Amino acid sequence: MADRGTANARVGGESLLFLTDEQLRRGIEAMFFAYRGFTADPDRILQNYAYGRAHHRAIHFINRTPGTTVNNLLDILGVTKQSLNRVLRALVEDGLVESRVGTRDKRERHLFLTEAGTALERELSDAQRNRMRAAYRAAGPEAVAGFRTVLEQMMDPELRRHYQIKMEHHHE
Amino acid sequence: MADRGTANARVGGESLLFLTDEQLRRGIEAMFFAYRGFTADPDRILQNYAYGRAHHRAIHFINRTPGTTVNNLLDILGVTKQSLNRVLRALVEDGLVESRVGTRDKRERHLFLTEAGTALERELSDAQRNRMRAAYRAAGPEAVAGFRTVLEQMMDPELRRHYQIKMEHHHE
DNA sequence: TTGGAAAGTCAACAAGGCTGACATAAACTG
DNA sequence: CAGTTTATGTCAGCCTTGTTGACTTTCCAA
Repeated sequence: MADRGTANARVGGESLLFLTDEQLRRGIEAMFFAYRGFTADPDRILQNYAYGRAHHRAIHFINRTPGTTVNNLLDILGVTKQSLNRVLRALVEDGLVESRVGTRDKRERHLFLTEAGTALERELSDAQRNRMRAAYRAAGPEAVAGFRTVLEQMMDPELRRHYQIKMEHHHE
Repeated sequence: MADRGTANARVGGESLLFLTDEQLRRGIEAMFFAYRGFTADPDRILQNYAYGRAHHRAIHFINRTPGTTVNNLLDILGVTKQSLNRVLRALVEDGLVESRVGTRDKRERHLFLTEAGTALERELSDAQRNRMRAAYRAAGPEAVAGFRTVLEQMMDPELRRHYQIKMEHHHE
């Protein structure tokens, strides 16, 4: 039978993966082109606000974990504090993010989206989710499970813990 | 039954996907963190050569399609010719890429990796393939098929054609 | 022979990374 | 309490990699 993208043969009921360089190269390019698509819609929106991907990332993770500290955000994003600070300063000045002094530890700043910040987050994530939803629908549930499994394996183990936050809060 | 990351229930044999915002958000973050892992190894290597990701991308696609023209590369990479030219100039000056005037159309430049260029390409793609291979192995063949399917759906249709080059050159 | 495509170049600029140095306030520690 | 560490912010300067705009050279094709 024809190879439909993944070299995958069953020999005596056992599934084998032929991980040829060509197969792996195609996976690499899939990541490259898909990531372009993944960021394309938000990038277009951000241009209207004179923001970039760095702002999007900050907004995303502040929205996901309201009240997160600067240090926590630094850890997730993996950039220097100078770089993040430039972004946060703009967002605070523009009234999209609020920075509150910590109550327990007054050195810390806890970050929250304002109403305007939440609105932009909505606009950005709606666009990104629409593409993701369309891809999921077209690919089907089993493909989605595989997609997530492979991506999780591709992460640095150290970064994986950020991803695994809130893994267990579903009905059963 | 427990939700194992993908909301996926079978109702009368029909598989339904519950594409909640939370599910989609997890997919989005999976892409974000996985792409970081995906580029981490090459990025480390490139530092030793004072090159960046832009050089890596050029090297990758010249290696994939030896003799490709500058225009074709521009189309694939989606950057301006000024931006690409800066990268190509460095690679040519450093003896990693050879630029040959076209025979049929002498305005065109056909790009090839030199021996040194091939060596660096090897080093970079070995690192990237190793990570991809490990992820594939850990996830299993069915996950890999799903991974590729979803990524393909996530690409801009216009970019998908670059990915689909050489889709059909396997034994059957 | 002339228009336009392909390629290259120069200049200027911006986003978003980086390092290094330094400041401040708060918390912790001996 | 004194000294140290931690969390944050800030200034200055650098690099890569993207951008736009203007211009030239080469050369194919109508």
